[in-house]
This record gives sequence, structure tokens and C-alpha cells, in this order.
Amino acid sequence: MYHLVYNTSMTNKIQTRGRPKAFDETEALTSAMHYFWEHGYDNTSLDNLLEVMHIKKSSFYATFKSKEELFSRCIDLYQEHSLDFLQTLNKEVGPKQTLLALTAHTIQELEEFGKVKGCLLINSGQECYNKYPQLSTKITHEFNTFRSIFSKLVKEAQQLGEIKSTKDASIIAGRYMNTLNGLVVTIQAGATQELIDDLVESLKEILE
Amino acid sequence: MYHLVYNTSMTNKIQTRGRPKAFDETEALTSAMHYFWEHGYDNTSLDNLLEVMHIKKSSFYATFKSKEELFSRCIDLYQEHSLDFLQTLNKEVGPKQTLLALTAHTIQELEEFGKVKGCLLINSGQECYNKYPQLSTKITHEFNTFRSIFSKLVKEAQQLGEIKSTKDASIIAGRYMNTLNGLVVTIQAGATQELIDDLVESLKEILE
DNA sequence: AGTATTATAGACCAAGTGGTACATAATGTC
DNA sequence: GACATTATGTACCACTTGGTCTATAATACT
Repeated sequence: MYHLVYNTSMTNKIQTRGRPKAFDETEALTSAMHYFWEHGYDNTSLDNLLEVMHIKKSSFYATFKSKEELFSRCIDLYQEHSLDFLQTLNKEVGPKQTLLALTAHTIQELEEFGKVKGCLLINSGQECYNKYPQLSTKITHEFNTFRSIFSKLVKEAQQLGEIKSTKDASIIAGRYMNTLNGLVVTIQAGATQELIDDLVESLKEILE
Repeated sequence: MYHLVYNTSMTNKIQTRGRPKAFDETEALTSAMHYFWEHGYDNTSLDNLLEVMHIKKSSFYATFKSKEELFSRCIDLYQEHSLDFLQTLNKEVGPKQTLLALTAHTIQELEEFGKVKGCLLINSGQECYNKYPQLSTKITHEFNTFRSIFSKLVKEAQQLGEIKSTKDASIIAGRYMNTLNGLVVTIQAGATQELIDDLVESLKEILE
């Protein structure tokens, strides 16, 4: 006898009873995440999702329960990926370079995908307020998680002497994140390269 | 004989032929603008608009042609109001204080309306990309108009000695606007008062 | 082999979307 | 007063939305 295990991925598939799933759950989830990321929550219809996830409606509702719940899991996935990204980078190049690399990465992604992707949280955050209170509070929470991660990175950089300790780490992290968020909006609004370059410069100054 | 004048407001109503309009066009437009502002473009349905504008569908389409065109006019109105606001303020308290007042005004409005209003351009900008290319380019354009206005204010402040001339006015304006945009996002994401206060402080430093 | 269990395919549904058609009402012109 | 002109009210339309229902297929357990 063994305990029933929630089958989350093809890699660790443990055969449960009944007809087996014909698709990889995390794979479908990842596809959904990318689609949400590019189009926002409301601009993503169920049919859009079914298409990119390569599943049919019945499988969708059997597995993910609803569009809202799927999105919630996509946010989790997004954050997991982001945190992994930052952690790996931190080990490789240290905290300050990680923050700078994130900046470059964000900009590159924005420009590469026709100024359309941006940050999942920012993009979908605005449309959720009032309309989907549960998603809204969730997004706020994830936002704060990012803030504390940044704060930790700054503190670490300060201990390493990479960043001056004249200001509190949380303050520096707040300014950094705010400028980065502004940058997403600014680039999406069609900023010139000159302006973008200077804003990156201002970000560097914040991390001095 | 007189020329046919487009009847834009009750105040300068010139009786044309046919049944007269039973509503004030700019009044209805203003109501629509506020609704869009609070709810975004897609989250505003035609029925929502008809309700706040106090008109029926037929009148709506006869006067405003479509939802998209109405929104376009709302953006114009929004900008007109904003520019008036800045110009008046500039005459009263000078350029630097105007920029600082705008900051305070933005924050106050954000907090007052349950962190939901924000900047019309930012709020609706994101959802328009790709989906409504015409609106999208329009928003980008308006964005740049704001940028040049800010630039002008900074330049004026520099000439008055209110702001140091070590950096180019457009650079300072860019940083100011970027931080302000970030602030809108940050507050909507549920920032603490402490963080907000420091971001305001950073805005002041930009304008030193 | 039979049964319980889970997954899939696809028809179906009520509600909401932006937009149109058409008959009627109110005005100026002649 | 007849007519052209403009505005209004309302029924209607095709389409999309997120979500459910039901019949059937595929597996494990006994």
C-alpha cells in the first residue's frame, strides 16, 4: 500500500488508478504562464489557454478547476522561476551584479518581445484590483516577497562592501525596485534609447 | 445664414436643425473619462458607460461612433485637464513646486480612491498594446507630451536656479517621470507608508 | 472478468460583449 | 402645416465569455 501522490510532472509520474493523464501538468502550466505573461489575465480567454496548453476543456477543468485558480498557480510558478534565477545568479556573480543583471535582463526581454511582456505582476496587477480581489491580494503578497529578496541582496552587497552602507538596505531596495518598475512602464510607453540608457545609469547610482 | 457648429457643450449651444440633444456632450465625456480611469478600457463595458453617461445606446453611437473613439476623446480630455492643472500651478507656485505638488497630488489621489485610480495612461496603456494598436500609439504619443512638459518645467526651474544645472533638463525630467510612474505601480501593489515616504524623498533628490 | 476510478471529447449553456436597425419624437425651415 | 433633419428608445444581432454535462475511453484493483 502506498499513499496517493499528486502527479505534478511527467518526470515523477506515479501511476495512480484510473485513466492516466495524457499531458504533462507542469508543461501545460508553463505554457499558460507565458501566455498570461504576454497577454494579461483578461485578454487571455479560455480558448487561448486550451490552445497553448494542448488540452481540451474537460481536462482543463478537471485539473485546474478554473481560470482564476490556474492563474494563481501561474503566479507561483513565475515567482519560483524568478527566485531561482536570482539565486543562481547570486551564487555566480554576487549580489550587486545580480541586481544589475536583472536590470539588463528585464530591459532585454522588454525590447526583444516588442515591448509587450514586462513583469507578470505589474502587467496583470492593475487589471485585478477590484475585479478579482483574491488574485489582487495574492499579487500584492508576491510583490512584497520580491521586495524582501531585493532587500536581502542589497544587505548582502553592503556586507561585501559592494554597496555603501549609508542608507538602509530596505530603502535602497525600495528605490531600486521602484525605478525598475517605472522602467517597465516607461519602456512599454515607447521611451527613446537615450532615456532608457540614463534610467539604467540612475539605477546604477542607486546601487552605489 | 450661419455655419454649422459642432455642439460640444451646453454652455455654447447653438441651435442646429433637428431634434436637440438632451444631454451635455462634454459632461457625458467627463463621466466616461472618470469611469475609464477607474476601471481601465476593457473592464469598462458599454452598459457601464451608458449608465454613468446617462444616455441610451443609440445616442451613444450617434454621438461618439464607438467605444474606441470615445476612449480616444477621453484621453484627450484627460490630457487637457492635466496640462491645465500643471500650467495653473506653475503660474501660482513656480516650476519646481509644481513638480513636487504633482507628486503629492498623485499620491493623495492614489490613496484616496483605494489605490485604484493611478494614471489613466499607465492604467490603460498596458492592456492596449497589441490589442488596440491605434489607442496604443495614441497613448505613447500622449506619454511623450507629458515628458516634454516635464522637461520644460525642469528647464524653467533651472533658469530660476531652483534646480541645479549639472544635468540636462530632459534627463532630470526622465528620471522624475520614471520614478513617479514607478510610484503609481508601487502604491497600487500595496507599498508601506514608509516606503512611499522614502520614494517621495528620492523624487525630491532628483529635483535638487 | 468485473468494477471502481480517473481522463477525454465535445455538445451545450446562460450571460455578457460591442454594435445595428428601425420606428418614433422633437426641432428648424419653408 | 408639411417636410427635412437630427435625437431617442428599444428590440435585436452575432459573437465571445467562462463554465457544466454526459457519454465514453483507459487504467488499477480485486
